[in-house]
Amino acid sequence: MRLSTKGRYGARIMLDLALHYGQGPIPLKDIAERQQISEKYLEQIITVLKIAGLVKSIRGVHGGYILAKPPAKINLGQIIRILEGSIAPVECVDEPDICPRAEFCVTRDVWKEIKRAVDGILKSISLKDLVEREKEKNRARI
Amino acid sequence: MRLSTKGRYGARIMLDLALHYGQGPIPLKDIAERQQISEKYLEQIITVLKIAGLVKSIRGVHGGYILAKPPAKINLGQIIRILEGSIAPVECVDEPDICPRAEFCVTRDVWKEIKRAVDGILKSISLKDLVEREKEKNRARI
DNA sequence: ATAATTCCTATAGATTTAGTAGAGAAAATA
DNA sequence: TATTTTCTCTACTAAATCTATAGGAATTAT
Repeated sequence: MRLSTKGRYGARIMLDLALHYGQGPIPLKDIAERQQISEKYLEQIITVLKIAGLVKSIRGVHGGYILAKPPAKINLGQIIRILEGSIAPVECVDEPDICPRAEFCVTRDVWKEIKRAVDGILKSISLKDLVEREKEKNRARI
Repeated sequence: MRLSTKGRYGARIMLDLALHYGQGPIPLKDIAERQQISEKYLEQIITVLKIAGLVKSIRGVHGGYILAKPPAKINLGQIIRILEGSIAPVECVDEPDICPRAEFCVTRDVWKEIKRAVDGILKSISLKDLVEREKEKNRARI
């Protein structure tokens, strides 16, 4: 039931961009330094987010990345789904056809409940919420 | 965020044993056939459950496995934790020391929320509950 | 021109997953 | 006691996934 580094880092990248929203493009180098993640690896992750339309890029000097929408319009569910694929704990939840017992399977019902719960939490938390939490929690450090 | 086959199969094995609770030892061969899982692989999984004290084994002819406790006293949380390790979506939830930012990290707070939710669901569902669901759902097939 | 950036493609070691294989040990039963 | 049925234990392995690293091409501001 682990999230890979893509999902984890992705969430942190997006929060970082949200914290600097309105300050123009943020170069990957800065994010990498603040988040202590290899720039090259970040690049791969943010490319996926870009293709999905959650961030925009500006090339060249003074370039970087910005959120494609205001922080309130992006939630964690979108980010995680893009980077990790479905959040269902087992494949048959989304694709019942892969298993002949899907229709009758009570364990599958449990996995569905879990998916619904996780989905609900992730959808309910926007980047704006995270920014507010961050400011509240770490007032002294910012 | 996927469960491995160990957790999935483990849940099905335990449900199978719960459905036959009170009928004496159930040989692995039978479970393997009903659940369509390789007997040899099942063996590895059930061994872990045995070491953890959730099932007992009886050797020899008419041997097999039985639940070590009544179905009402075993919940899915125990089964999954034994087979998959912690259900936390990221390691830092359980072991904050591995990450220097753990204390201030708002994304970690989200992962904690998710863990709590999943944990709650799994703990709340006992094998007895699953047996009842199975009987209700598949009355015609049993 | 130069420097700072993103963009694109390829590679690769480590770990995990999902099994397979085979011989050994215990118990029931004929 | 010989046989059969079952669990027990140890080892192996192919494939996939994870977690990056590397290098150069393209773009833009100054």
